[in-house]
Amino acid sequence: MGRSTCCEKIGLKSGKWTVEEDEKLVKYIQSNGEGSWKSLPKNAGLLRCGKSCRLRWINYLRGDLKRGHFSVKEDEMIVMLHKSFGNRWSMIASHLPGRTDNEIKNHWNSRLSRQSYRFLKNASLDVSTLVNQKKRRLGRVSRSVAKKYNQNMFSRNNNSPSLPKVMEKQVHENLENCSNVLTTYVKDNQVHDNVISGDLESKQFEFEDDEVFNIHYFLEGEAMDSSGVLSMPDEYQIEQWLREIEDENVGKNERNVDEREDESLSFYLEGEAMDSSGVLSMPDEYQIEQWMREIEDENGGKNERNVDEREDESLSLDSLKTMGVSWYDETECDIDFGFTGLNMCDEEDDMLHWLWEGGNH
DNA sequence: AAGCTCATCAACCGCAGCCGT
DNA sequence: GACGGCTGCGGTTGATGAGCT
Repeated sequence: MGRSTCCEKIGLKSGKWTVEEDEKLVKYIQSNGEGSWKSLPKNAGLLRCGKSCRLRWINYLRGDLKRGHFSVKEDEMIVMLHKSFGNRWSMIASHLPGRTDNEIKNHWNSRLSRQSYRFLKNASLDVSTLVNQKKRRLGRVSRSVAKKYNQNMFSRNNNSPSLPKVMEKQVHENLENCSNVLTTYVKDNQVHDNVISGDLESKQFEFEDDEVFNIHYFLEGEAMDSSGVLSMPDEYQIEQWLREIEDENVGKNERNVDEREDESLSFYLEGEAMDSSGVLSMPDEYQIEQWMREIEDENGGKNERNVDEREDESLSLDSLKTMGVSWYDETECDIDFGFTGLNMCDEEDDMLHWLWEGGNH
């Protein structure tokens, strides 16, 4: 690895483990047990830090590890658990005997997330067909390609420095508007699942599938990770939630209000968008400001940050654009971010077209 | 065959939470 | 309650090998 690690600085080894080191670690833990990681390396005669030893043991040397390919059943389980728990890998790993959080995380990032992404894209664009024409691999846009794309987008932004300011105003107005409407709405309705569903119905809020996804993106606020991978909205949980409401309607649901509220709303809102008093928190408003500042810096040629940082921020802005909630009837609900023409699919299509054109502008 | 791109995996880092003092 | 040490977690990175042009 290129940079010097904290271990190297204090004279400890880092990087790949040798067979000898593995043997020492296994031997020590077999006779002394796990734990006391801080003192373990010294006692075991290893020039490693405790953290490194712990990681090596848990992710590689432990005896009860399965290793090898994930079965279809395991994949299904991971997808399902990820929909419920999000990126809580240790939680997910605890449901999969013999698999580590690190292994599952890698597996998710390299394979499963892009399958989920393709599922989402199917609604509007057959990505596999488009990509197959030129690219040899399907799905996720790689880090390096995303990086190039974003560099390109930034250079385009340099040519139109007035755009961010226009967007800033629009974003703030619409975020504020939306926040007010949702907060009032949730308060007025005591955050009760069947009330919300009934009320949505009475106000003629009719969602099409992709609009449910868009709304979810808005509530989630984190539609894309730093490597440009779209996180999958909680379709399973939405279905679950709808089933619960059906139960309620036919009087079969015996559970108390708190329980139902917790399950349906916290899942639906992804657990993070609402605090304990039932007030919706606005996603990523800080991020918008930050991004606007950076764009300005960039335009003034003052930006010294590295490509990765800019990549993260611009991708995070892309997720913001996704928040352009496309309500079925804007006049009915008064929520319009002003980005109704821009959603995640548009952004991704844009990237794919850019690739298709050879990645140059 | 060479060079490039990408996927995968192991390992590292920073941070938050827990616990003892 | 404040503080410090330890542990565990999630995000990120670099090495490597496979596949493609």
